[in-house]
Amino acid sequence: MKRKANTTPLSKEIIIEEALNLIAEKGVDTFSIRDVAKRLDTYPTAIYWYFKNKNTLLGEIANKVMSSVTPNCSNLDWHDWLTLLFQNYRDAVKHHPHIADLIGGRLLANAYQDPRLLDGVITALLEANCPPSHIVPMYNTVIASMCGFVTMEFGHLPKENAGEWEAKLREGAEKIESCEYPNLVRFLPQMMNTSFILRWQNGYDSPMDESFNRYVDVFIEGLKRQINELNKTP
Amino acid sequence: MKRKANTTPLSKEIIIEEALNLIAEKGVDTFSIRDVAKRLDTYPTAIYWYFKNKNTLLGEIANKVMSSVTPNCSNLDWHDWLTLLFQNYRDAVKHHPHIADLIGGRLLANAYQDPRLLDGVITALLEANCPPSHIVPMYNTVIASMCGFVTMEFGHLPKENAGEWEAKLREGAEKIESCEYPNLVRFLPQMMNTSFILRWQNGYDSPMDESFNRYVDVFIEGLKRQINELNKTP
DNA sequence: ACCTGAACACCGTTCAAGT
DNA sequence: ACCTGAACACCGTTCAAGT
Repeated sequence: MKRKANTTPLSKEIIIEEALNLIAEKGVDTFSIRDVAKRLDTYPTAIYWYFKNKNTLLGEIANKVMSSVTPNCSNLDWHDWLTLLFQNYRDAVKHHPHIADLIGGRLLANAYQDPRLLDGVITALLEANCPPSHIVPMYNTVIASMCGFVTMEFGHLPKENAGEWEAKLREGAEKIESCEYPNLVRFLPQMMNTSFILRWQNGYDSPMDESFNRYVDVFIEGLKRQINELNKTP
Repeated sequence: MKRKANTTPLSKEIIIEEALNLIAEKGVDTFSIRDVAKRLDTYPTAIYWYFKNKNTLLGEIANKVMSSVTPNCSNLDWHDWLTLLFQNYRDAVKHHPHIADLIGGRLLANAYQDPRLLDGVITALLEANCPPSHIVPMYNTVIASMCGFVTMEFGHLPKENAGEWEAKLREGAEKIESCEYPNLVRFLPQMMNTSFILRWQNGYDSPMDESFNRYVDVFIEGLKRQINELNKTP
């Protein structure tokens, strides 16, 4: 991974690649320009010749990760295309550890470089028979849904000793009175480490495949139904 | 807002309140323990008597914001309860500028203090006739959907001069060829600043009410349908 | 054009010391 | 118990200078 001194010149691509490595190793919180420079055997300030500041570097990293997301097969049904889009997005985040925090918040600002995503979503909605007057809110619904689950599944969990966090959650679970919250107590055992708010591992260590599939189904079904409704009452 | 020196003692509550003020003013990126100490006329290290580090402070801030989210009226239909939950969540984020980045990623780790949210969601799902064997994935679907749209709507946009960003987006929009992306070009005008990826203002400056309502409808409809399906094929 | 090198104004956090 | 104060090991970023 390490650039041989005085052989390869720097480039945006090399910097981004090394930045992704560092984020994967240590997380986005502790990621620093100085570290990426160190790894590339150069000076922190050299990075500034390629990126005007840390934020734009992070933005281009997000773009890089997003580059594989939009499906380019056009022989798909609209709902298969959307399902594949959602899965591609999840895979992209999954294959770049600790990247989730960045994407959910910054995609909206930086993925514009690729019109294929926007055009693909709109085309899918039109094929689904969405009335043109409702394309914009529906488009927003799709983008938000694409990011929502994945941002949480792979999002930041406290990285202090995982065992400590597990203990804290289990202890909290014990304290819940079954007379006060009978429904919660009934499902608590099977929710431990499999449900949001009750997990001590995130999606990288303990994937939520079944939940994600359910989520996608709910979304696609809701989209169909809602478009049906919209066509009934113009 | 400023604590009078040597009159009020410090407390968790006071620190959290001032931290929320600072985040609202300057954003979560530049929020620092040293700044909140300065505002409270005390030393940075005094904060560490109340919070073991910056991350736990941020966690408790997130908890504070979440404290108003779970509806406590129990005379609601399950879908009205869920709709209200979604709206409460959006309102909470909306009323605490720049807090969105924090919540989406950290709620999952810190909201556990309040079993009412978990119990409420499970109870709503049971009332909706969700089969017990599918409660966990459905619960995850609900939580992810609650956070998804709002995290993006109020999420971080580049804070460099907004005008500059607008210009950049408009320029990019001009370049899109209508022969290559006819559907996108058709809707582009109405999408500018109203759609994810094509906005230069976030939800605080330009709310996405219509899209959010559509999103909630899609989700609730999808939930109904999916539960129907699950009950057909056990 | 591309990188070096020093410098500035910040950080979070630890630790010892005060009251 | 609660706060002061100094110190440490970091940051991002600017600017002038080198090649």
